[in-house]
Amino acid sequence: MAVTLKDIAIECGVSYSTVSKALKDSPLVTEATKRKIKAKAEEMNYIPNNSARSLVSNKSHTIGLIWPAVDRVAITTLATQVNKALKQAGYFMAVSIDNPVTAASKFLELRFDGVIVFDEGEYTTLPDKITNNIPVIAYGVARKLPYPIINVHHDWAMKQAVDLLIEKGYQTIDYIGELHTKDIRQIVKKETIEKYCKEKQINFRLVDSGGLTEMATKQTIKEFLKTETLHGGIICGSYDITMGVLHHLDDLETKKTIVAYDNIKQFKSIEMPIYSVGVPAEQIAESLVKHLTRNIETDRKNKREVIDLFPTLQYHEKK
Amino acid sequence: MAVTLKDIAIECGVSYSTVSKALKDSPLVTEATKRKIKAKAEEMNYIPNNSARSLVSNKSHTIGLIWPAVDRVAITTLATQVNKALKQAGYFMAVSIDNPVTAASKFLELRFDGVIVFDEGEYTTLPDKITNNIPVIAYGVARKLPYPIINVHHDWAMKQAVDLLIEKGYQTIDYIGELHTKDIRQIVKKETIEKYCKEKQINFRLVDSGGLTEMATKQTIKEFLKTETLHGGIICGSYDITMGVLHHLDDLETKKTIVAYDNIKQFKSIEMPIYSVGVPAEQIAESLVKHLTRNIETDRKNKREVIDLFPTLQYHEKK
DNA sequence: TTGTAAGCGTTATCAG
DNA sequence: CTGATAACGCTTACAA
Repeated sequence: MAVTLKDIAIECGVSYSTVSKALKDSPLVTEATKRKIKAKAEEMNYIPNNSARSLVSNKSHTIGLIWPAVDRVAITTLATQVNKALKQAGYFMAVSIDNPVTAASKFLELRFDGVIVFDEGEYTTLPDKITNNIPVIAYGVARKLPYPIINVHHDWAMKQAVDLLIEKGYQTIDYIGELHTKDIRQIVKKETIEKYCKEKQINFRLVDSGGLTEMATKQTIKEFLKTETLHGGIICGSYDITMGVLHHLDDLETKKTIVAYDNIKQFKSIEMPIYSVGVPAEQIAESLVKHLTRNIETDRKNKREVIDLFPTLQYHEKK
Repeated sequence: MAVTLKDIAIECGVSYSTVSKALKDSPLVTEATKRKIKAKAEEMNYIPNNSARSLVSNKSHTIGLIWPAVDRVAITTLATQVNKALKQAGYFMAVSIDNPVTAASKFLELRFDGVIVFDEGEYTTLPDKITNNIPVIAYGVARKLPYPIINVHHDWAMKQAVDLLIEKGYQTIDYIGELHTKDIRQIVKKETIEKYCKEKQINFRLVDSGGLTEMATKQTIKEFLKTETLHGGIICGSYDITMGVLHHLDDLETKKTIVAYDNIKQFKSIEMPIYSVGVPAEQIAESLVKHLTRNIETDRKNKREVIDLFPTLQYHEKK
């Protein structure tokens, strides 16, 4: 079996509690013994047993990320950033693509220190049974939740988009997004467009993307274009939707203005100039990690709390 | 703190070992006591402590998946299938998108039962230090590795693709794939096309996709098409590459035959008829899980072993 | 059928 | 500075 503290202790002729201290660089051990012990540990390929550690210290230095919809590019970027931010904060990130309750339960059993959920509405809500026992933070749109959520102001984003298009002189705005869904983020975007355009007294049209993925959009928009035509001012509900729409717009490049929701670096590699409005993934990641680790380290109980993040508009030149 | 076996024992007026047994449905406990204990455990929201369990049993019933390149659709599908297969086999899957050695080391510390690596060549090779201590299985292309690898015969796939196009009467074959790479899978595909086409005395051309993602392909092929034109028989190196190529082929649908590598259900939703050649994700997943769990459960040492999987050709009608 | 007790690999407290 | 030792929550002989 694996090498334990005891094995090292025997090899070094010291007690295993000394080994424990030495490996943690405790000031209670001479430099000389420390060196000897560390060398031996390295040589014997000692791997600490997290189960034993966590049993006594109640810490695993591991955070679980719940990410059921693993196939959207924008979220991929966010996950990568969260991994990076957690690492910097001294935590390891373990992802589950299983259903949220299963994943969270297992994270609890594994005695992870905290949980991050990519919230998508009801489906991803964690029960009290779980959230009473482990610090949780969600990323999504503000809704009634007994744990904190990072709230990206999709409404704010949409308003900025509309304002920009008005300023550019467009008479009608086409919003392309997922229209038939229970995902609050999508609902907020759609409804904001509706309300705000009415308020600003500008014509608008809601065009269904048929889903959130590039492929769904590509197909749905293809059908749409058989009988209709897109106006010049276009707002796309997400990066993936934008990609699906762009599929059909190659030759129209300069005639239209596209404002896309999301804020990820991939926009920079798009073959036409484009505006995007969103909160940069790094910033979301940082915020998630900051709040979660604070709650862990001060072992604060989960409670309803909304952390607001405001999208900004960016222009990406033609590549 | 969390509820423990002891807490339940006290509430029920029994010893905690009885509780332990009852919750595992041991035949050594009366049905009546079992019922009482189980009800109490439920009521008190007992969550077993995996650290304690794993400390004594040396089992965590958790498998780590190492998946550094989280952004390719074909792999997403495989990951989902692996999760499903592991679940069925009684294991929980925890994913790391961190670098392979970091991820594997942490999996070891967490005393996971095994590790699956999506192998991509040197970068994803795990050192002996790790593989000597935990069952590992890789998914990729056969190469010298001290642990088992599921080997998908990319060469076989390419040969079938070429045969099909020859049979269909094409005089020249265009292979579109990542040409400049160290990823063995891509190299094998490219080189097989080269050799096999020469052998069959048919003209061929290697067209660079500029990467493995849809976006890279889309852009590179756009440039390509400014000066060149694609022949009628096309082989694409992957699903994502296919999507990037299709971007430019909308109106040519019926005139060309495309054979794409990979075998995932997404091909079914493509807007033109297409052939795909590959091993279905379910089958790869099943094979990975079968071999890994066998090695875990018989605690067999890792050793060089290549498990061959042969791609099959499939036709997907126009959607 | 139930209870007792040893032990899994650590950390942390307290004596030496 | 170093070494015993209790404790973490659980499983599993073995004893009652």
